[in-house]
Order: sequence, then C-alpha cells, then structure tokens
Amino acid sequence: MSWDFTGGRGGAGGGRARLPSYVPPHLRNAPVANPYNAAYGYSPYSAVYNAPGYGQYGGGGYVLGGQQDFAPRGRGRRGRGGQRRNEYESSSSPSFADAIAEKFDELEVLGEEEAAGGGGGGINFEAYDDIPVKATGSEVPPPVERFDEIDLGEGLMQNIRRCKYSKPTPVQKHAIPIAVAGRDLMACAQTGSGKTAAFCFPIISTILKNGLNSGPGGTRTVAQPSALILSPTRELSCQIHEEAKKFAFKTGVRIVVAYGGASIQQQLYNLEKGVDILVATPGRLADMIDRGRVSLKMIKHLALDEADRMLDMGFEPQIRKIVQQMGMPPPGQRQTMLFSATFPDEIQRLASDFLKDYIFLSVGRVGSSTGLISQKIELVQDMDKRSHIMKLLHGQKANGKRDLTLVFTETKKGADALEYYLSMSGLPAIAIHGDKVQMERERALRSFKAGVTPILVATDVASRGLDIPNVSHVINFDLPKDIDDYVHRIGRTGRAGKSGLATAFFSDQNMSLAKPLVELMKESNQEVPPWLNEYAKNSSNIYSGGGRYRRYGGGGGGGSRHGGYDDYRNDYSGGGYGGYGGASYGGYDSGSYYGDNGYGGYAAPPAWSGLGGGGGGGYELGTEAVVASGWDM
DNA sequence: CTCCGAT
Repeated sequence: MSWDFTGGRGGAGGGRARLPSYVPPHLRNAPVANPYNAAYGYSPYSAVYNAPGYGQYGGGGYVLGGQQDFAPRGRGRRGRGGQRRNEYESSSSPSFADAIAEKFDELEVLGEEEAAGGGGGGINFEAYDDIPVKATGSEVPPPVERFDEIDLGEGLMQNIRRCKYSKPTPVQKHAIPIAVAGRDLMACAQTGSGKTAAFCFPIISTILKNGLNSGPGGTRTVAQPSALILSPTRELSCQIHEEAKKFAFKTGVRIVVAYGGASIQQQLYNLEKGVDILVATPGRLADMIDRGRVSLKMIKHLALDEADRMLDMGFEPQIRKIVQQMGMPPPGQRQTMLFSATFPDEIQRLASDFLKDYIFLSVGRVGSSTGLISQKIELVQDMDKRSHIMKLLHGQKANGKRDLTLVFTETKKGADALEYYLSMSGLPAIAIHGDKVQMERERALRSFKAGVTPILVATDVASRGLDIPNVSHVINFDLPKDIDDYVHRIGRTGRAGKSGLATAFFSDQNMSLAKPLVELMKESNQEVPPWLNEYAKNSSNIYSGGGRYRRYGGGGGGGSRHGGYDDYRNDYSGGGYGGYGGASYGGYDSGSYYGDNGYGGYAAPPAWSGLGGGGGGGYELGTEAVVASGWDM
C-alpha cells in the first residue's frame, strides 16, 4: 500500500509512520505545514554505511576505446538476456494523436539541428568512433550498433525513423540494452550526446509492452504515472517533455510535464487526462503529491537527469523524500536510471541508495579527443571585466545572427547588472535567472535562441542540460567555484559536432579553481597559459578547499581520472575513505585485480586508478590514452 | 550573502 492520502495517520502505512500525512489545502497555513524542510532530517551517509555488501558485483564490465569491436567472450557469455518478445499493440486515442501530430510537425521543423537525438542531419558521426566507453557492474548487457537490434516496438521504431535517428549515439548503444533489460543504471554522459533518448526509448518501449495506463478513471482521479523523470530546472523539464513527446508520437503513451512558475491548474488538468510518463521538477511534484493529485505507487521507472545536481547539497533532501518517502516502490521493484555529465564519488555514494545492482556507464563526449571546444583563460580582475567583455563582444559583432554568445555570471544580481550594462552599450543582451518569473525566463530563452538577442547573460540556471543550437561562444564572466560547473557551462557550446569557444575571466577570486582547471585543460589538450600553471602549482596546497564535492586523490596527478568519472565501487585510490571502504564493500570485488589488498587507506598508484574496469571479469579494449582522454571534456 | 527548486 502506498501513501495514504485520505485515511488517518499511522495505520495504513504499516511501518511508514514517518510519512507526512496529507494536509488538505485549506489547512495548510497551520504551523504544521512544510513537512519538507524539517522533521525528516537526514544524515546522508548513514544509509550508505548500512548498505549490504556488494557481493553481486564484479562479474562483468568492459571498457571500450577506439573501435567498436566487442570482446567476443563478453558477448558469448552473456547472450541477450532480458529481451522480451512479447507482442503488443500500440493503442492510441485519435484526439490525442491528432493533438500531438500538430506538435510533432512543429517540432520536426524546429528539431532539424537537434544534437540530442544523434542521427539527425549535420551530426558528425565520425567523431563518435573514438569515444571511450566504459561499463562496470555485474552481467552488463552488450551494446548494440543499430536501433533495430532491440525490439523496441513498432510505434517507437517509426518515431525513431521520423526523428531521422539513423544510428544510435554511443550512450544510446550502451544504455538502451541495459535499460531494456530492466537494469538500474548510473550513466555519465553529457547532454547533447543523446541522453534523453537513451532513457526515454526503454521507458516508452516497456510501457507499450506492459500496457498503457487506463485513462481517467472515476470522477476524482489520482494520477498514477508508471514513469517519473526528474530534472533540476523548469526549462530542462520542458525540453525533456518536448523531446519525449516526439518519441511517443501516436503510440498512445501519455507524457505530462509539471513544473513551478506556471499554472498548476492546467498541469493538473493534463494529468487528469491520464499520464504514463511524468516529467517534473521536484518542488512542483511534491506539491502535487501533497495535494493528493499524484501518486507514485505505480512507478516502474525513475530517471534523474543531471543527477549530480539533483543530489547536491541543496536538492538532495527533496529528492530523497520524493524517492524514498512518498510512496514510490523501493529499488528492485522499480527501475532507476541516473544520468549526468559529471559524477563525483560523493554523489555516486549518495545515489547508490536509490539503485540496486546497477551498471555504471561512462561515455565520452562527442569530439572529446578532437577538442571541439577550445578553452581560453584570461587573467582579468573583477574591476576590468566589463571593459574586457566589451572588447570581446565588439570583436565578434560582425558575426551572423545565428552565432550566439552565452555569458555566465555568479549571481542573479550580477546577471541583471551585466545585461543592463551591455544593453546600454548598444549590445543586444538579455538575462535569465531564477529571480525572473517563468514567462520572462522563457521569453529570454526564446529571444536568445532566435537570435533576436544573441547575447544571453545567465546564472547557472542555464548551465546544465539545455540544448541551444548555435552557441558558438561561452564566456565565464565569473568563473564558478566548482570545476564540474565549469564543465557543464562550457558544454553549452561545441554541440552537434560544431566547434565552440569558451573564454573565462580568471581573477584573484578564482585561485582555488586554478589546479582543477589546469588538470581539465591538459586532459582536453588545451594550451594552458603559463601564469595559470604557476597559480596551479602554488595553490595546490593552500587552496585545497573549494568545490562542493571535490574529488579526492588530488595528489595523484589524476591523469585518467578527471572529466570522466569512474565507478566509485572500483575506486580504491581514495585514501580519504579508509574507514568507510573496508566494511561496506564486503565481498564486492572477489576476484578483482586488486583482490587481496585491504582497501582501508590503500592507495593505488595513480596509473591504476580509473582503469581496471569492473572488478573480476572486467576487460578493456583500446589504449590507455583514449580511456584517459577526458570524458565530457 | 550562489544557484536552483512550491505556494
């Protein structure tokens, strides 16, 4: 029984006494309210410590680099587990289909340059061939080379053709078989690499096979989606929704989006018409669950996009509540898929609470080895930033309208101030940040995409996941504190196989970033300014603090480690986790390469860390150089 | 004093 919305407290939940009871809207002002912020204080590590041993892992795993040929023994041994051949029909209500049909036509026109799906025109597939891929975990299903190697269902296959996705992108080749097999997945891959389709295809396919939700039931409907996709920003939820609708076109699978800042009435109305897949931001979803309008008890698939963001300090408690305390079936009874471009160990550890016997997949960024994004770091003090950006922008003013420049600032205020300054100086700029109402946010994004205001000044609200074609230049007016945020930001350019430029203003305030920045740049074959190298050397010990989730092993020269994150279950180099590691890994790596070493405080030589994919039975192809070349750049 | 996410 899931969460009891109507009944008395206690009782029904059986052992779930801690669940907040439903409070009707008219009583919400009582001090009782907001069960979300307090009351469920959570100690992030407790659950991890108590986790059962990972005895089941260590069976499989592979590392691919360079060519796509696959180790024969891996393929033979595992076969094609998990593929079902059930017949099914896609039913669709005509009115719904018609409504979507219109939308589809629109999207088809707009979507011609979309990077996300992969196969579309203009994508440089050559660049896909030397992408490093690594999968670890037990019994990893082998990748496919073509969509039709997997029985995704006729309706979905048609849509894949409609979208002109001729061939899966690397993340799709690997993630789709894993997901279709019903396995849990933690995937490290940048948006723009086809991530959305990678989790949408298996979800839609499985829903079609298992039967659609019966539409609106009685008069009072509680929406019971069978899949939930969570994302950290409203705009990203919209983007996922738009894309998912294309994939579900005329299949009868209903997809609804829910996010804050927009009328909840319309969203509830959409839910009442029936929903199979709900795409949502956390706050609005919790609100709807609170109101008793959405129930998670039928969830079979859970996907977290930009998962590292969703699990960082600000978000993690909310996510944990939604996933663990609001009636969703536990791991093992649902499929959970986490996607992000960056996956620090700490986040992996938190995330493992949500997963069962999962596969860790790490896929390089398209063009990572060719350095599609050229990074320039300039030493500019805060007081000189404005005049400096003026020089830069005037220098590129001659560019055509479709060349867009995305400028990141640290604060919302800073974004507004810079927008004002640029506008006053005759440059067509517009700002986007979380203090603007949703309409303004959307207007800014549209205006930018259309080239009406080809300069967008943004906070980190725009740093992740958004797929904006033709961003040729990303300027870090203020550098972020965390190197991962930098990675996400510059990833807004260089998409769809196009080249991009990322310029950063490095000031005295950014010393703590010097070292990780230099490491990142070296791994992506960028030229590091000598002064920055000096800062990095001098600051390595002084400024060891900094990012929210710094990676450990800082001394190790990190060669193969940064950019592409490794499965933390395989990482024995983190001396910092001495006390923790030993117990909970338990039988995890019987037969591992490092087998007999106690890991408490054991430090592997730098050259080892990051390789050795997957405990026992892991195997690797390709050269170290490729593996080390920096995923997601 | 970040940022984001509900009313």
